[in-house]
Amino acid sequence: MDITHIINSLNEEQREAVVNTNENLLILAGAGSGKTRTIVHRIAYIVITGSAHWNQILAVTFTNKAANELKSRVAQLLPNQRNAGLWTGTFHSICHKLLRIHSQEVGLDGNFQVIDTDDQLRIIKRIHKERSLDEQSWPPKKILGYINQMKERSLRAKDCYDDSNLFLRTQSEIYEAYEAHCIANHLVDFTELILKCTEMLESNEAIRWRYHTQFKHILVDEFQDTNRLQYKLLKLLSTDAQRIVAVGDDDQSIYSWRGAVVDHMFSFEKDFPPVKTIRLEQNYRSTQPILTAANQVISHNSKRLDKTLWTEIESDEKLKLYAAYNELDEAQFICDQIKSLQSSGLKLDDCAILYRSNAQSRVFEEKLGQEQLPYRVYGGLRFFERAEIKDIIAYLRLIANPSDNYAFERSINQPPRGIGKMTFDKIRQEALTNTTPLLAAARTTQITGKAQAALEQYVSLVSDSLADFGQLSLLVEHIVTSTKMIAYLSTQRSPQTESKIENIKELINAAKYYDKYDSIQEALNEFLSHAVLDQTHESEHAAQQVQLMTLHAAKGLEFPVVFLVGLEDDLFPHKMTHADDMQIEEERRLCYVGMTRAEKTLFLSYAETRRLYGQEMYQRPSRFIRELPSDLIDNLRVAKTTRITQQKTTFEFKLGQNVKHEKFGEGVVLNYEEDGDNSRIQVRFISEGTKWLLCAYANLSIA
DNA sequence: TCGAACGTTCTTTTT
DNA sequence: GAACGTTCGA
Repeated sequence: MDITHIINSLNEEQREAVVNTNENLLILAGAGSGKTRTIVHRIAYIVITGSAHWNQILAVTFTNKAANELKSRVAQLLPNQRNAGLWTGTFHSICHKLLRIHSQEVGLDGNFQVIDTDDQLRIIKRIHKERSLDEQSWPPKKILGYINQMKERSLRAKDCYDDSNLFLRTQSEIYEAYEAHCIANHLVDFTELILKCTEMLESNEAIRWRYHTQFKHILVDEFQDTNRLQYKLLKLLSTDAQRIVAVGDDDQSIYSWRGAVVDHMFSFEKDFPPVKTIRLEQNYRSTQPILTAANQVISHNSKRLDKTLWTEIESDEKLKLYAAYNELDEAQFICDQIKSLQSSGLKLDDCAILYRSNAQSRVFEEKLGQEQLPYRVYGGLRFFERAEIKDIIAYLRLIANPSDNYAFERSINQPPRGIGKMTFDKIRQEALTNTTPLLAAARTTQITGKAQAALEQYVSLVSDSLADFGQLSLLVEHIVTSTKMIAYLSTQRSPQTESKIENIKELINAAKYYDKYDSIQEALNEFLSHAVLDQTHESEHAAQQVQLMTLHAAKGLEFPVVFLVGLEDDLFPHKMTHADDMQIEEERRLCYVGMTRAEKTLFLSYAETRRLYGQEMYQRPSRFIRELPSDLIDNLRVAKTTRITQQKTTFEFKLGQNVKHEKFGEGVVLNYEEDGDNSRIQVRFISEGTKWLLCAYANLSIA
């Protein structure tokens, strides 16, 4: 047995993390310290030394994409092994797998379907309608947040009933109704997948024992982003006989808004003894200046585990900071830089543009398009979240699970086939009196006139026997043709029509990957859960494309050249986070994540003015810019200052400058008009509103 | 029953 | 500015 190729290329700490199977390990892995590599090598080491078989290893990753990468890298390392048995995936997909296996034991319908946040909201809005609750007083999104939070704390509706006031009582009653809806429609939301699994393992000793004996090794990546329910699941799955490895970096914890609890990195030692802590502090990715700057920024955070990243990669290339006039100038600047880098031999896919929020991608997409630079946007409205795709998915969901009233509601008149509110209300009444699902009610409801034929056709379409098709892609194609979906879209003369049709063709294509299943029922269920759980839908991507994504989506990736854009207060850090120090620290970690994606070159940019919510806004540079070490920064353009002569003094300002006026108090400079002695300056005062002032008499001073 | 036109509200990140 | 919901006329 030759293990040299598995351990030779590792540094001392990495090697210990790979070969130590005597203790549980907490690996504090800094950015670019070879974290994934260590996990991959450890799995290979476990298998090749005979410590466990593939199916006795459980490796939890943060995204499904990471899981796929893990698998293929292990395969590269051990080319002659079949690693199909390896359990990898997100907490959600692993729990989904467990629930499919044990659906009977947990009382779930075998064809239960997974729903996303959007579907959850629909259910809550439906409940609002049933109870005539207005969405102002009980905002669906808030209620949804409450329900998810309760579930993450393992609290069922019955544990939450609270009638201390009207709001709390209504909220807990909606939770109860929501639970009932999910059960009746055989629907399972994201958190429910995990909650159900923890309940199953808690209450069913036989199942618990089965997995305790099966899994000899558990590895958890991105451990800093586990929430309390996921942590509980880990505790339930683990025993003294196993080895569990948690890998994480507290400085890269950027999901607390989703319930992630960094403190799990502190409690791990207590809950999973005996624990050996290993620090991976050598960074193999970034140059010294980039790393020093990133370290400097993150050092402004108060609550950190002690860890110092270092690198051997010397460079005299400083970080570059660009102050753009506005968001268009920012995009133009980046295009120019990319072009010049390209002409010196850089590949487009080595460049990444990273931004705080998805909406920011638009300007870059437009500019890159104009400049004929190919690009690819990751995330955003993801493939399976697009309306036209969800419409077809609704048909599929209803076929898989005839109890799904939400799928029925979405598909019955999409595309419009003459079944309106009247008909739908009749069906719902019928369903209510007979306590059957809507689809069953649609078969028995008496309908007359035009709607009758349309309804019959619809019902027969979604009642078609699955077996008739044999292959999933044929079924999808059948739905598309018999609903005349494409013809309908073509009549809509919206600019997105073409891409919608493309998407539908792509969906049929995606279904083809499931044609190999023996049973179409199984293929359908797998396809549908893939559509919800695994948003990494890789449409074939040409290599040479600039990469665009949010900072969150960039976690775990690296690029030779990174553009970190929109570094403006209110945008990044986002204005929703300003009031709360903890949240500002999370924004700072996000900034740290962004900076440490860069290998060689890091551009930072901000715009002095920006169109936001349809309005021109004057922006202040982000506080993170002030936290950078100035000796490592090249200023490519300093904000343009203008000098005006007032009665007594000369006054120098830039747009967005905070100023003070003797009478009107403090304000901010919005605009300036050059016109000799009549030059004017526009200022928005805090208490007096916006005013134009003659420069000569303005008598402003810097606030 | 349908779609155009209007008004309203909300704008963070994702499994 | 966009996405959503509502209203109104055909």
